[in-house]
Amino acid sequence: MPKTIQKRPVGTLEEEAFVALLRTADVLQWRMGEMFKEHGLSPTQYNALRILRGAGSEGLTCSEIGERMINRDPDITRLLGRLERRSLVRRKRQQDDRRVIRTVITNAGLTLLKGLDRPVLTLNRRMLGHLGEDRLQSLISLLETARERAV
Amino acid sequence: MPKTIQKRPVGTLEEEAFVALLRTADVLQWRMGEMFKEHGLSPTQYNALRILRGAGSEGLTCSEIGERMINRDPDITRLLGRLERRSLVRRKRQQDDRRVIRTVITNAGLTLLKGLDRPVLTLNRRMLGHLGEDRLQSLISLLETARERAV
DNA sequence: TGAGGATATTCGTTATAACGACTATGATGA
DNA sequence: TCATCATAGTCGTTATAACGAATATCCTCA
Repeated sequence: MPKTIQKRPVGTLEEEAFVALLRTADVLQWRMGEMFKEHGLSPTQYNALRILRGAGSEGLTCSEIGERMINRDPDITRLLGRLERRSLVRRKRQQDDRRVIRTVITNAGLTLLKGLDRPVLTLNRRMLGHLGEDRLQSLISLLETARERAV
Repeated sequence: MPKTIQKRPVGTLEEEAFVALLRTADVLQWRMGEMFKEHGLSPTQYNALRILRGAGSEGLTCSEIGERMINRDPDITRLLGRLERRSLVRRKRQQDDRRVIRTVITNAGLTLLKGLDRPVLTLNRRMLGHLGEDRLQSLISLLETARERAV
């Protein structure tokens, strides 16, 4: 008995899984995005800042950031440009290979992220914590398998 | 031992699941989108056309389409406008309630979709079929649970 | 019957994504 | 050493997404 209006009566199991995956990802990301919005960030911007925080004071090149992003964004330049305009990151050209631009998160960026750590944790727990450890592990494992094979 | 560059060493299990979910959804949707592109459609447009095909000759209102979309798109009007310009859908004002616009898929739209049915099936099977029936069921169930609770 | 409010859709505007072409720099090998 | 190719990043342009405000229609009830 379908509970939601979106439930499709026909289709293969693979298709059902595909739709469920996209739909769930959309709902969860949307919730998270609403929270980010209160702090003036988009999910993409948050993601980039977090990646840069993980990189430390060395910073990262555009390509490295692109590789680590959750959703592939082909135009890191302008994404970083927007963050730089708000002084959340700083860019400098690398000396030994002058093609490369390294981007480093600023103190302002770190502060902004710090204020988001707890809300992110709380929201994640609220959205997924109810599954419990075992089911979370199994969900992660299924997703990783699917992703590896899809590439 | 992290196999992928994106693997994060620290973080809660919920967070790991969240990231895995978004990342996997992105990869799968991207693959599907590449295929759609060869046929001149975006994932969103394909989704809308499929919804309209399911609705038959009665068509659907903008709000109904919006409710059924996989990813919430707040501007159905222009999405349908683009499809109408390409003669893939037709719109007409409902007589008894003149606020309502019903959108119906055209024969051209149906033909386009028909040509996509097999590629979609094949790609879904390639991307997710390897999981097998049991694991697909369990993945679907986990995702549905997560989504219901997230709302 | 008509004022006020609800509903369905559209549209103006701004921000972001997507796609290629382009520039600058570095590496390679005849 | 210099033509050639690869690599890193940028930018012009178009299309789409996001956010509100606006318009048109319908409903309700005094």
